[in-house]
Amino acid sequence: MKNFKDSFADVLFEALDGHLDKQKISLMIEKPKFEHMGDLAFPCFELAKILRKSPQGIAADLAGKNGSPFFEKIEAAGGYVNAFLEKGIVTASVIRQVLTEKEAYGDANLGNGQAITIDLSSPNIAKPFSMGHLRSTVIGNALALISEKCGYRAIRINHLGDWGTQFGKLIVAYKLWGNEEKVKQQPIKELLKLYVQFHEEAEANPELEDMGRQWFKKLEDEDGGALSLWKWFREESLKEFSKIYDLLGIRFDSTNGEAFYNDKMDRVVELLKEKKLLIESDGAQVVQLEDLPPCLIKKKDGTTLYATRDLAAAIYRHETYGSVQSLYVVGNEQSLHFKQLFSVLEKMGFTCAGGLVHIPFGMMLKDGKKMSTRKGKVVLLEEVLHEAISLALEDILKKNPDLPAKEKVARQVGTGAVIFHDLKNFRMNDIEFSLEDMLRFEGETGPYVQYTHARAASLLRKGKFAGSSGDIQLEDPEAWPVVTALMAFPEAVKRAFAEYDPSQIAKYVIELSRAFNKYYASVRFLEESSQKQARLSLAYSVTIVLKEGLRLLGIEAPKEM
RNA sequence: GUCCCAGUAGCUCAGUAGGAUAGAGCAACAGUUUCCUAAACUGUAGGUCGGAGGUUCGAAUCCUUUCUGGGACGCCA
Repeated sequence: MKNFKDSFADVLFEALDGHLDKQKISLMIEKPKFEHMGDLAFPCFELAKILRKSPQGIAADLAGKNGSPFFEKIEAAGGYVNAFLEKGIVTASVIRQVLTEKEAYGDANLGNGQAITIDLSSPNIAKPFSMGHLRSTVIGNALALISEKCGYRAIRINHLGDWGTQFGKLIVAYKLWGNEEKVKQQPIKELLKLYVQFHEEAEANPELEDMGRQWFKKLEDEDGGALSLWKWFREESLKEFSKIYDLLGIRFDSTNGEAFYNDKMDRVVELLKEKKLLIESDGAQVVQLEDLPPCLIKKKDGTTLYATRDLAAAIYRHETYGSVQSLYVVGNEQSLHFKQLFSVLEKMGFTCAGGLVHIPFGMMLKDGKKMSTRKGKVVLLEEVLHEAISLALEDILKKNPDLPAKEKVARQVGTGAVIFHDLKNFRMNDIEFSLEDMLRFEGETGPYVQYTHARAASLLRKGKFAGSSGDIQLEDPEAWPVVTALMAFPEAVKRAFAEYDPSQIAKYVIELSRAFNKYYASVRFLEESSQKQARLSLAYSVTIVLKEGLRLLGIEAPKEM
């Protein structure tokens, strides 16, 4: 759409005789609300003041000045100038471009190969992988893929929650009530049970909390017994997590969790002292901040906190990867923490502080409330995924029993539904957990887009589409919305990156699917006609862009389903 | 108490560098398959854009205020 928009801006610029610069004109051009109003529109209300003429009059004047071959007509309507693209030329040009560039269509070289680190997923070990972590995982993965599409080198970091007082508490619970055999059989389940029990008992016996803190102190001091238990918990947890990452098709460049920074925090503390930022407050070490509550660096027992480890991690990442941006895909409820963290880094004179971005997202709620691990109120992601996959398999057996590789496709469709459900809406919205919604395969869903892709792919197979050769002359009026949708892809990619918003891509693929399905219902692709090859070229373009769009969301596009 | 986020159709949400008649999906109702995958398509019905002020030629979109829901606020992460 971009180059045609520029052409329209050129036409208007000429006609306006320097009253507005081209950039401003380009910014003002919008997409009309209805198809009968054309493809591009320019509102003249603002000009009315400058030119001291009625908007209607200005529009009428401008409409007469069409000198571009890309426009069929340019007409005045109310205070608007509406431009209609020359459908034949534009259609051929768009299809040609998609078929030439293939999956590179929509690439934007904004990053020049520079690195962006992305902190995503980051589940806590010894706890189940909950629906809440799903959000960070799929949003972060999509942002990584979108960054790469925009020319950056994405570094996916799974900043495991494997350190902190909670593990002292867990060790206490294990020593008091744990059973080695049981933990070996069902590690996460047993450890969670112990963790929940700890918090229940601690309500009556607050001294348990102190014991927990003491054991964490031992961990930080690398006490052998504490450390070996911790290692065991960590290993078992990672095994569980990797099942989920395999299902989702996600890989990380680093799984260095918080513990990794245990020996890198002294340096940070020294640096803070050097800069005279560290002060004592009620026995703890803190950094005072303007307009924000102080940031706690060390507790009175000398152990570190989340913030301390994040400071060390931010510096380490910048030094190790030379990243120009550092994204933290972490829930909205931690906004204050990141404001404090970035503020402390800035005070330290950390050079990359400007490139640090917290990417918050809304919570997964249960009965309108936050899910709490401490109370054992969690929904397990693995169970949801398996549910989705078996439901997809059921559908396949019903609708396409001859399909080869049923299990594989069921996995693609089931996980596609779950991922898409998470990504299709603006990230900041809280989501009330609903298995029913998550497992829906109709309407604005992942499977709907996958289905559209499979349908188009099937046409290419059955129509023996051999690739496009010669001129593309597509005359079906119903094809036009598909063509304009194809044109809009590069803009959707850029916007998704600029706003760190994968839902832009999700909305885009829905839009393209809808346009194609309407076209599909109105035309017989496989009927022999002069239009057949042109129609199949369009179907091919649609498969390319849908597949690429889904890929950016971390969703696969099977050829059949 | 302070701060952050969100309030748009019965439900879930688009639309928010102000622009033409506020759009989808689900649910409801009525249709479409001798024919390319009906996981689709077509139609009907459904709205004081939480409320009140203000800025503007023009506000769901910007400003102020208020209500509702969620969350965060020193030794958890």
